[in-house]
Amino acid sequence: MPGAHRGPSERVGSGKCLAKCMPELPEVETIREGLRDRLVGKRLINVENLSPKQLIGDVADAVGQTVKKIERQGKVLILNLRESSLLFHLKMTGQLILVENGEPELSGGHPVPKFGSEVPNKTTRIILRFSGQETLYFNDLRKFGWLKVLSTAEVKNEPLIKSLGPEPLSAGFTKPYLAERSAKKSGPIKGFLLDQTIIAGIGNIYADEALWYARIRPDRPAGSLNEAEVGRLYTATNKAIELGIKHRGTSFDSYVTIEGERGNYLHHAKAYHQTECARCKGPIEKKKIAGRTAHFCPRCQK
DNA sequence: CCCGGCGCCTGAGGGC
DNA sequence: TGCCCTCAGGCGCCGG
Repeated sequence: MPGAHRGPSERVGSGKCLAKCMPELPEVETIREGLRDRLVGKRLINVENLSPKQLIGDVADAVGQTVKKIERQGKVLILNLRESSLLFHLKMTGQLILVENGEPELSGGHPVPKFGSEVPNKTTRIILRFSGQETLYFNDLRKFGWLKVLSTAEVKNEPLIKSLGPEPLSAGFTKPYLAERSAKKSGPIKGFLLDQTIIAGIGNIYADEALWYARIRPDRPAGSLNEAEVGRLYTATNKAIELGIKHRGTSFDSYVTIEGERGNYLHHAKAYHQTECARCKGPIEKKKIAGRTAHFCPRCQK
C-alpha cells in the first residue's frame, strides 16, 4: 500500500448512497489488519473527544502508552496498549480512518469540513494521535458507536465481551454446537444468527447471505431446522464470513477501510440488497424479521 | 428464561 | 421550496 494512506479519505462518500450498513466481523477484521500494520509500536500521544457520550472511561489513563497488539472479538476492535485497552464498537455508521500527518488541532476553531469530503469532518467524534504522525479518526454519523477505555485485565469481564459466543471459522463453532443451540428455539433463524451470544460477529448482511447459501428461509423457527439444514447453515455461515474477509468487507455506504476505501464484498452479495436471485433468477423478497429487513429468495429458500 | 418491541441518533428520500 | 413522515439497524433495556 505504498502511498495509498498518505492523503485524507477523499474517496469516502464519493458514491451514491444505497443504504446504511454496519461493520460486521469481516469489516472489523479488515480494519484490524490495517491498523495493526501501522499502529503496533506507536505511542498514544493525545485524545481529542468531540462527542462526550461516546467515550466511556478515562482515556487519560491510556495516554502515553505504546500499542502492543490489536485484536478483535466479534465486532469489537481492541487496541491493547501497555496496560490499558481501547475497545471500539462501530455499530451502524462508525468508521476508523488512519491518516499520516493529520490535522494537528481541531479545537482551534477552523471550520469543520462537510461529511464525506475528508477527515476530520462533521461526523468526526474522537481523534487519537499517535507517535510517528499517525492520526486515527473515529467518525460516526449516528453516534451509536463507542470507545471504551479499560485496563487490559478488565477486558475479559466487560459484559458484552464476556457474553460473546464463538465466531464463525473458529474451533468453538461446530455443527453440533449450532444444532444444540438452535434446538427448542421458537424465534426466527435470522434472529438466531444475529444473536451475538450465540455466534459472534454476524450482522444483517452476512445473516442474509448465510441463509441464502444454506437455502433456508429467514423466518423459519430456529428449532424447526433438521440435521441436514443445520449442516448447510454451518457451512454457509463460514462461507459467507470467509468471502467477506477475502473481499475486505462490504462495499456499502459508510463502511470504509482505514484508508477510506470501500470494500468490494457487495459486488459478490447473493441476497442482501439484491433484486434478483443469483441462483434461480426469481425476485428477491424483502421482509421485516426480528426487527430488521431480511432479503431472501422465496423460491430457493425453504 | 425467552421473545418482541422500543429508544438511541442522523440524514436521505418520498409525498404533498 | 419546505415540511413531515418513514426508513436504516446493533444493542441495552423493559415488559409480558
